[in-house]
Amino acid sequence: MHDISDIPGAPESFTPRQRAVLDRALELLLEGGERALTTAGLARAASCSKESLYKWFGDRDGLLAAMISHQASKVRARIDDGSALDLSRFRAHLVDFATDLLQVLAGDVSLALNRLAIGQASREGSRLGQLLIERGRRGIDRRAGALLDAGRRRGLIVYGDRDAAYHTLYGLIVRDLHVRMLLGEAGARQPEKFAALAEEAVTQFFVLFGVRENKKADPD
Amino acid sequence: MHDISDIPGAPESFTPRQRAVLDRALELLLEGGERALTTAGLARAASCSKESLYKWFGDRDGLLAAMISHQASKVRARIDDGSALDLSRFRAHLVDFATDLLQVLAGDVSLALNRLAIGQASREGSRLGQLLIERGRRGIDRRAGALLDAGRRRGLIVYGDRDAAYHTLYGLIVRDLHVRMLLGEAGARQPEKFAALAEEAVTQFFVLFGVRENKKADPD
DNA sequence: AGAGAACCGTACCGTACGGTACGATCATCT
DNA sequence: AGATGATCGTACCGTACGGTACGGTTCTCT
Repeated sequence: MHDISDIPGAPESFTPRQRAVLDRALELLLEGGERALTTAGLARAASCSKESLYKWFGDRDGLLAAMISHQASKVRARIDDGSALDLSRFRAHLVDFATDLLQVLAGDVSLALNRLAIGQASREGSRLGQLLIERGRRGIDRRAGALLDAGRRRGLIVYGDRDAAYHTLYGLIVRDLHVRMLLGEAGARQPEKFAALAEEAVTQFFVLFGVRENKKADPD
Repeated sequence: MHDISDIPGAPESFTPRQRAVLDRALELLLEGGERALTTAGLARAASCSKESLYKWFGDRDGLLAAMISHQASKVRARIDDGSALDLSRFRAHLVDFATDLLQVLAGDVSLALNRLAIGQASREGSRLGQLLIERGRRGIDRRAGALLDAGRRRGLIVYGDRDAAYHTLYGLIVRDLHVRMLLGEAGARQPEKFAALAEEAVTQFFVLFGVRENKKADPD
């Protein structure tokens, strides 16, 4: 398995000046997509020289990777290590997680960076996708994993493979919304419906993995 | 609701020569991504003139739209309107659908076109995403819808909202695999695992929507 | 056979991008 | 104060793309 340290450009931290430039780069990306993010345009918008950009980030790909690392470093995925965990609290935590997940995926920055990485994925040797998964998703995955483990320890849910259970939960929550949002379908981006979607997904998740009346494996 | 006829460039059918050119364009897209699909490159690869390309498709965006329409016209989504439908047959049909869905989404052409449309989605006024959904997904959606309706009529499953049930099935099948494949994660593209994934998804779907021992809504 | 349309190959144009070079400016260190 | 290094603004270069124009060729229709 790859670790974060495997990815070039990931470990170094950026100076405040560089972070400001990266923030401006994100704004340009949000405004006009990848085509709007040119070195000359960024230099002008961020009031820095192109020479500095190439000195700091190497080349354009390095800049894109730095943008992903920078954005990921801003999002702190808290771990709900709920101590006193009863069923209703556990369920509420799951619904919170589901709502947060949908809101994150629907966020402007997330969509822009995912579009960027996906657009680059066709080029051979582009590690932006890998980088995005490592730096962006790992935190969310860990939070969910810790949550599921806690629920299982309390006997509130039961599963054999934690990752499989998590992926099922993810599918129940996100469905095909992420891809539709990435494709720009307006109907898929309706944050006011996320709460209801989260509720339903968690309800279904409990039907599949919850411990209630019939906890034994169904024969036949 | 938009219909296919709403989309400019969709209704016209292409001449054999144009179809051959579009096929060549798809090959170029598969080989090197969007950057490799230039008008000059396509003209050279397809042995046609750039002037003809602009005459046939208007501009580059028209060419991309034509590629999507052309590819969609090649994929014929059959409808499993199974007549004698018992539970095991219905389940087999669902597993077939799930396997087909995963294989389609993992296909080279599908991934390339989705990456193309997603990469263009940031630009304002790009209808490629809409076009891809209309022309590519509608067929699959209809096939699944007909299948679910048939199962419900036979009393094999029960649901209130067919679209909701379908989206749940979709989420159970695809999970986050589609986005991971779009991002280029090698681990997500393992067709040898699709059969098992399809089986598990359908099993879970029946737990949620199947009619067995307790078919009444769970109180509390 | 002859006219007309469609099409091919090539050349051309303007633009815009990635990347580099250089002088000027500013901050810091001794 | 003087030197050193980082950075800015600008200019520059080579390339490559989207789109257009044009002469020559092939096909079709009458």
